[in-house]
Amino acid sequence: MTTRAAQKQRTREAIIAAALRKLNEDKGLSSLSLREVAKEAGIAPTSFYRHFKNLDALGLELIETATQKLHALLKTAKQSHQKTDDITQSLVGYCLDHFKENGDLFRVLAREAVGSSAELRQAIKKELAQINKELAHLIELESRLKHRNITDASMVAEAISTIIFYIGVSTIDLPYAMRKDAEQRLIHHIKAIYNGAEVMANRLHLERQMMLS
Amino acid sequence: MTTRAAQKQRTREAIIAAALRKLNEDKGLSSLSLREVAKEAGIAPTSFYRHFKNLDALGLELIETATQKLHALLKTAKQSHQKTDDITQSLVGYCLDHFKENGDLFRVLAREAVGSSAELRQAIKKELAQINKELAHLIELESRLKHRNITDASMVAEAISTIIFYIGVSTIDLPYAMRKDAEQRLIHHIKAIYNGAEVMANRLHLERQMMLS
DNA sequence: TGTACATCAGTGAACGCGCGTTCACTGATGTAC
DNA sequence: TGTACATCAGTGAACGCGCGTTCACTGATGTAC
Repeated sequence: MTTRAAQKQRTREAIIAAALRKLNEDKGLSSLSLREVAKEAGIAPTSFYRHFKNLDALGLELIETATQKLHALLKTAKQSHQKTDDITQSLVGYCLDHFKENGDLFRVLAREAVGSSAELRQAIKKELAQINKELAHLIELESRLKHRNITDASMVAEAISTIIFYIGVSTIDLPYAMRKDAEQRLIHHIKAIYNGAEVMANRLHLERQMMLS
Repeated sequence: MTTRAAQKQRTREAIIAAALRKLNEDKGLSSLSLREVAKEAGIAPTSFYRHFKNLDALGLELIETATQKLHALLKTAKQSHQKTDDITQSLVGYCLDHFKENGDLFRVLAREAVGSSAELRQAIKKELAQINKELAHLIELESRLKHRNITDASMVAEAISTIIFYIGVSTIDLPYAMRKDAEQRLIHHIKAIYNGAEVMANRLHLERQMMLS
């Protein structure tokens, strides 16, 4: 037996899956058509309206799903952050695998982050700022744990997340060997950013001491 | 007297300007229509074909113009790289001003870098790789000049250009105060990356020495 | 359990609209003599 | 300089097509008694 609600949910998911498929085979959200999505989902164009007000609403839902995945990713990273020596390496590897696995979703996210809808751009910017805050917190914890002094965790977080996000997304469709190569480069970048922030913090500390003496 | 060639050139430029205007008021390249551009340029839709094979061709031309601006920017940076103590600060400021000034162009570039056309994405990736190479060369020169040892100039270049590009483009529509704030953060990021690469290089050097002894 | 009614996801026809592209054309500019 | 012809940027009509959205509908599922 299928309840009406369950069937509705199934159709809704079919629409979302159809949209993701279409978005990744060639189109951006702004050039996707309602009829295209409906056809791909196997429903009549008019049925779309039983589930979403319009395509923008679907777009917002996709973005929300994508950012929820990012939050989940960070949460997992936070939980496992003491288990390994090299947190950077495991985090980057984990991120890239996650990007690859949810490639359709993250490609949409990256695309619409600079895309044509101001509303979506705004929404994504806000979500990414939140992610940044969480990452900053994680970095702060980590730096205390390792007794390493850095200038400003939120700055380090901004630099790291920008680099992971854009380089990471660009690796989604690369063959395995090239992805692994990009992974190594990302690890280097992140360590450089972190080390750099540490050097600058110590230098600042030194300057303060000199001024005091 | 206006020659036929001159008039043609003028119309061509009107089309490009019209497309840029349209692209920045709301749309992405993939959702822009030939008729829209023609109307904005003040010509008949059919006249468009006298200048471009199709909209994709126009898109490629826009991308080329944008990347040429980037090359010019780097060239200027290279020429002036000895004149000032703090090259990072002047480079970042210069970049952001340039982004702002050619905002329409760079927004298109950033948008299409992750956009829906695989052909455009490919073209942009290739151009940005070239920019990276030039930047790496500049960084190499600079590091020798300052007698600073870094791990790998091309790595540093990748990290720096990624951060400048994406954060920079996102500042285009911000009010002055926030742009200046982003500028300071960018400068910090870049210095961190550079310092980090230096630390890592020295550490590597140290390890090698220890192995030799 | 059976009956009568309500709900509502999904539908197909129809609408007016903007799209890309073709075509034969116009008339100003360019060229050969 | 004048004439006859060639070139070609720009045009308006026309085409078939896919678009978003409306509407009244159907019929299975849900609910009240």
